[in-house]
Amino acid sequence: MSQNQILQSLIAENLVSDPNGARGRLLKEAARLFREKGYERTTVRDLAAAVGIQSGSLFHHFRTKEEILKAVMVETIGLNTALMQAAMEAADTPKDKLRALVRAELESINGQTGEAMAVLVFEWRSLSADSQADVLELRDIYEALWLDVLGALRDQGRLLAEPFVVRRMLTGALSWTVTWYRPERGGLTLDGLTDQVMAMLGFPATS
Amino acid sequence: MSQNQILQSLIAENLVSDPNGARGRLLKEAARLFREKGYERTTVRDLAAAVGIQSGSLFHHFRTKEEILKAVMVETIGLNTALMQAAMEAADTPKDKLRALVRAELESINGQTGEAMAVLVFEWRSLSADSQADVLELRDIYEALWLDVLGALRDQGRLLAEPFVVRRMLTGALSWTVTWYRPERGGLTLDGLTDQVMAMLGFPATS
DNA sequence: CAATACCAAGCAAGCGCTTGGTTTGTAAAC
DNA sequence: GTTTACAAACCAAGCGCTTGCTTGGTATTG
Repeated sequence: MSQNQILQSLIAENLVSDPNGARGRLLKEAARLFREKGYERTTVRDLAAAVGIQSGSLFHHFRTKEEILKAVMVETIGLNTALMQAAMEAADTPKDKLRALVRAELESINGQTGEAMAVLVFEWRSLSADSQADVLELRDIYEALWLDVLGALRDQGRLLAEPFVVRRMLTGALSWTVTWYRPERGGLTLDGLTDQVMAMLGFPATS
Repeated sequence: MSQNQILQSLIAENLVSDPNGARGRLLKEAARLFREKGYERTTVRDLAAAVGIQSGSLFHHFRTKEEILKAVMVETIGLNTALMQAAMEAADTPKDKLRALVRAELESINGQTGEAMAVLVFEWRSLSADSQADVLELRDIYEALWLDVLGALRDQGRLLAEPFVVRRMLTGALSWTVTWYRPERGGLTLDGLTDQVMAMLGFPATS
């Protein structure tokens, strides 16, 4: 399944809003603004202006501003869990699976859903405690994917550190790329960056 | 020189405010609040209450709220650059120097200056563009420390990835520990965590 | 002819910051 | 050793503005 096919099926299941619909367009703009200025600095007037409506009209679609932030996060996690699963199924060995996961996460962070991923990382504290708990539950699902693969590599003796520590280090390292990695201005492609991450972990590039 | 001696000499040079003085106490509380609630969610009334003065009185010490954030960052970078330099000078081989840097950064992030370090990472966007440029200049000084050491390891053939990529990955990975690493509740000590990071990079624990 | 989507207007609360005046610490002058 | 001088530190009050959100009404759509 291609990335677009996955997206389509999630839309069909109503797990992700259609980006052409009113709700989907708003969430996309919200992700952009939240990333650019941060949640707190983004006003409901900013959000409304971005989709061309009055600020009060927002509250027809969402009850509170926080609900918008939460929706961005929930949909992003849903989409990415599906993408990770698909990426992993296409690979055979644990090493290849790890590479697939790293590449998929880098793609999520630096690709089309990048804005939403950055929001997920940097605006976490702006969620209420209740919402944090809800979102955390969803995150655990795809963290398990990583731990399985890293555990297998550890059993093979090809990973010297603890899987759960490595996963957390990778979470930080890969998320952080959003602050510096700029594929458009020359140098490192996404595959090149993936190779660098693998090399850092002691897995030389295959090509 | 011990960590405390370094701090004392920086205070003497007026590069860091005395934490017993009014300004130093405010900056310490500011770091705590900024980390806990984020810069935007922290009001000048919160800051004032934390040190037991009226909100208006803050502006006798700082011209704007942003100046407080900037001061936290500038002083933190200054202190940490000194700590890193000291840690590195005590080590001989590139590998030992890398370990010293990793350990020192983990200590900064998770120790006494941890709150300020977290602010440095997560509240970056809340600085004005001008202030960002000022702070960035200071950061470059200690980034150079890392690149030197990583470059030496690369030359030795003990590092497969590019130094500048590894440094950026480590920045993310080590910063991220602030969100999950809790030394107090059992398990991993700071040295243990340092070992894990080194192991992840392909350097088995020495002990 | 509902239901959905929106607008225009504005409210109450909270924000960063200013103001004019008072207290406190310090050190020289008597 | 009390008095005088003065700046630094602080308070009490509140200004002007922005914030998230509400309200009552009007288009639009199936």
